[in-house]
Amino acid sequence: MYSPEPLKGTLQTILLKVLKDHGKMYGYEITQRVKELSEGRILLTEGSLYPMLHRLEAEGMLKTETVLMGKRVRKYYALTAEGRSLVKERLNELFDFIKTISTVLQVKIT
Amino acid sequence: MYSPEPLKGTLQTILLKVLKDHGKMYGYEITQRVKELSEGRILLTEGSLYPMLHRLEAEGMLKTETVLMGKRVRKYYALTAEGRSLVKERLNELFDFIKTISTVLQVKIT
DNA sequence: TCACATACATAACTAACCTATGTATTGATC
DNA sequence: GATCAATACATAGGTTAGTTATGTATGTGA
Repeated sequence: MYSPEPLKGTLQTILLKVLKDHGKMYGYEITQRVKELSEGRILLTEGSLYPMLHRLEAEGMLKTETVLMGKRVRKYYALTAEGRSLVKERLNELFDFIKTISTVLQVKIT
Repeated sequence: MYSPEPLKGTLQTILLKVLKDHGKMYGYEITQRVKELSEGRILLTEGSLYPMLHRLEAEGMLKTETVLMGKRVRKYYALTAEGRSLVKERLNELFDFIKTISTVLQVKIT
């Protein structure tokens, strides 16, 4: 993803949230959706996307389903029950962060 | 500093902004001010604070003045002209980040 | 046929930040 | 007058997130 420092650390939250909103999705589809939602400002790189998906799966937050499209493999990811509660947690954390940082920096949020 | 992931990457912005608002300050004073402003939620550690101050000084964003308080050394940091323009840049970046992430996650900011 | 988009994946590197450690002074409590 | 906490600086070493670079392979439009 692109680099304004604070964006680092939000990757997991972003993935969980788009999966929550759009149901099962495959990796490439996620990159496109995020690009669209952010109007081209957030470009997920494979090097961060796939390791994070694998990690979330290993931790039981995501479940996968592999589908063959012609000869091409597609791996769909969806939230598990645990994953659904993690989304809420991550979103709350991010919301807290935005409130705290806005206070400290006295930035007006419009 | 403490760890809700997104806070990582905001250290430089925080330092620059408190120095902009409060004029010359020394390291320990900064940790206390930030703790106060954040109501105890952001606790800067020396291990991140001092290297960042040194770095900003080396880059010409901060100038220093060492003062002896009795037998104890105090090193005051203040923004240079370059530093002042960097604050604006960093604050704009952070503001953009908050806007972008809010859109993508469809979080309502109050 | 050649380039670009789709689709997965991982190894190696970078950079930020934290933990741990070190030195030393000051002030409060026992 | 000893001991602990707070004040005040600093850096070495480790962790981890994310990037860059690379690899494999299919589908599609010029």
